[in-house]
Amino acid sequence: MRIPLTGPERERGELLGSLLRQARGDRSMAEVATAAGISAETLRKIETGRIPTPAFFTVSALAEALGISLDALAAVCADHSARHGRLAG
Amino acid sequence: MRIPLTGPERERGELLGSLLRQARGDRSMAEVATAAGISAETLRKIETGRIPTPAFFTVSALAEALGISLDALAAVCADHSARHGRLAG
DNA sequence: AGGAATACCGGTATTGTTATCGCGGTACTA
DNA sequence: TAGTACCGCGATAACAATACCGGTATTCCT
Repeated sequence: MRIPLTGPERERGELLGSLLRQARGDRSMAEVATAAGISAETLRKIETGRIPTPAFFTVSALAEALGISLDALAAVCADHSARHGRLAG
Repeated sequence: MRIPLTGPERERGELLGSLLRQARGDRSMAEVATAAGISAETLRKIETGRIPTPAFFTVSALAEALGISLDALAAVCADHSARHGRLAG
């Protein structure tokens, strides 16, 4: 009943992951994951794009732990989506 | 392997839904849902809190369609979480 | 050199949840 | 009667988040 994710949607997930990865800098995965209240394995999956559409509150907690803006994050991903044929996302 | 959502987590989802509902104002569910690229049924479930932890890109598309800030949205929900015993979320 | 600790990666497995569609019901309006 | 808008419940494939396993590379200590 649910449409599987398309290629661009998975690419968008990889982009989101790379942005979070970049924001983490030199900090360890375990440190950031603990600060965000999630497991290190989940953080790794998100950063590598293996979780293409993570939950809102998960990304929110990560953004707060990393000190970055959710709007800026979404803007970059929306721009990517716009360049690949989606209206919003 | 996955822990079911707690009471406060579901309350946080209801809060998020009420904020989106408030931002929609007089516009119809169908109109906003179409603008965000999701189905009206999904929007209704999110607004009523029956989807306590929606996907990041779903909320992102809704925030853009409604003209509201994701950071402001997350801040209100994080404040709620803080008042009910969670570190972040 | 040998051993231990940290940090990241890839894959697999599992349970809970999302997002969708469908049906019927209510209220308001023309 | 017809149309619009919202609601509640049921059903289902796809996905999220977690845990566990082994593997690789680096660092540190003996």
